Amino acid sequence: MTIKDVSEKYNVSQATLRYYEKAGIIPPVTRKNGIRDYQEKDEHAVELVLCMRKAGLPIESISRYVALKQEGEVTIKERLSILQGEREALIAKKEEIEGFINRLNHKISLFKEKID
Amino acid sequence: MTIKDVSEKYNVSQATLRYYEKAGIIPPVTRKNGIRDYQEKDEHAVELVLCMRKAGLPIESISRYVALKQEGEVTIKERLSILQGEREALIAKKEEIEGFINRLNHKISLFKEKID
DNA sequence: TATTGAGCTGGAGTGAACTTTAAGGAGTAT
DNA sequence: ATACTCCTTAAAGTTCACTCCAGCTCAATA
Repeated sequence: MTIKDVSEKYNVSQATLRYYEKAGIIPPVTRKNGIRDYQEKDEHAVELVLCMRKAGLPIESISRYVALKQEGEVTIKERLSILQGEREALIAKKEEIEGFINRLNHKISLFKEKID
Repeated sequence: MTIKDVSEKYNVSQATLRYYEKAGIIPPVTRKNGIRDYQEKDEHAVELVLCMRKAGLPIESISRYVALKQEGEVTIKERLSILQGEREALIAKKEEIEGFINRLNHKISLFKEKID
C-alpha cells in the first residue's frame, strides 16, 4: 500500500503520516527503493495512532509508549502503568464531556420551551 | 471577587481569565475603578466557559455563541441550533473516547496475563 | 527525449490557546 | 519615603500539531 492509499483509506493527509513517522509515533514504515510501502503491521500502527489521537492523547505520550514497545518485553510493566494512567485520564475526560452533554440537554430543553 | 480569587477558585491563571474576556468568550466583567470585580454572573460565565473548554469546544465557537447571546432573544433559534450541533459533536467525541477506553481495557488485561 | 506525476527530505510557516514580559498605577504596611 | 503586593494593558513569545514549500529522485507515458 502506498502512502496515498493509506491517506485515503484513513482520511488523513500524507504529510501527517510522514510527520507521525518522523515523530516516532508509528514505527519506521517498510520501504521499497526508499518509498513507503505500508504492510499490514504498518497500517495497523497507523490505525491505532489515529484512534489515540482522536481520543486526545498528545503525540509526546504516544511517542514515549512506542519507544518503550520498541525496546521489547523488558518494558512491559512500565507500559502497563502508562496504559493505566491513560485510561484514568480518559475516564475523567469522558466524565467531563458527559457533564457538559447533560448541561447542554438541559439548556436545549429550556430553549425549546421558549420557542413554543 | 478579585481576579486572583477567581483564578484560585477555578484553578485557572489570571492571564487566561483576561484572555477569555478579551476574546469575548466571557462578557465584560464588572469593574470597580477599572479593576475587575467578579459578580455572581461573571463567576458563572467563567465556570461555564471552563466547562466548555474542558469538553474541547474551540474558543471561536464559544465566542460566536456568546456574541449571539448578547444580541438577545432574537437569536434564540440560531443559538439552539448551535447547541444541538455541539451536542452532536460531543456525543461523537465521547464515543471515540469510549472506543479507545475499551481498547485500553483489552490491552491492559492482555498485559496482566503476560506479567503473571 | 521531454514532461508529467508521485514520492522523498528538511525546514519554514500556520493557527489555536495560552503564557510571559514590560511598563506602569493604586493602596497599604514599615 | 519606599518597599510590597495587587491590579492594569499591549505585545511578544511558546507549544502543539500539523501543513506547506522548495528542491530532489525515479518511473511511466506522449
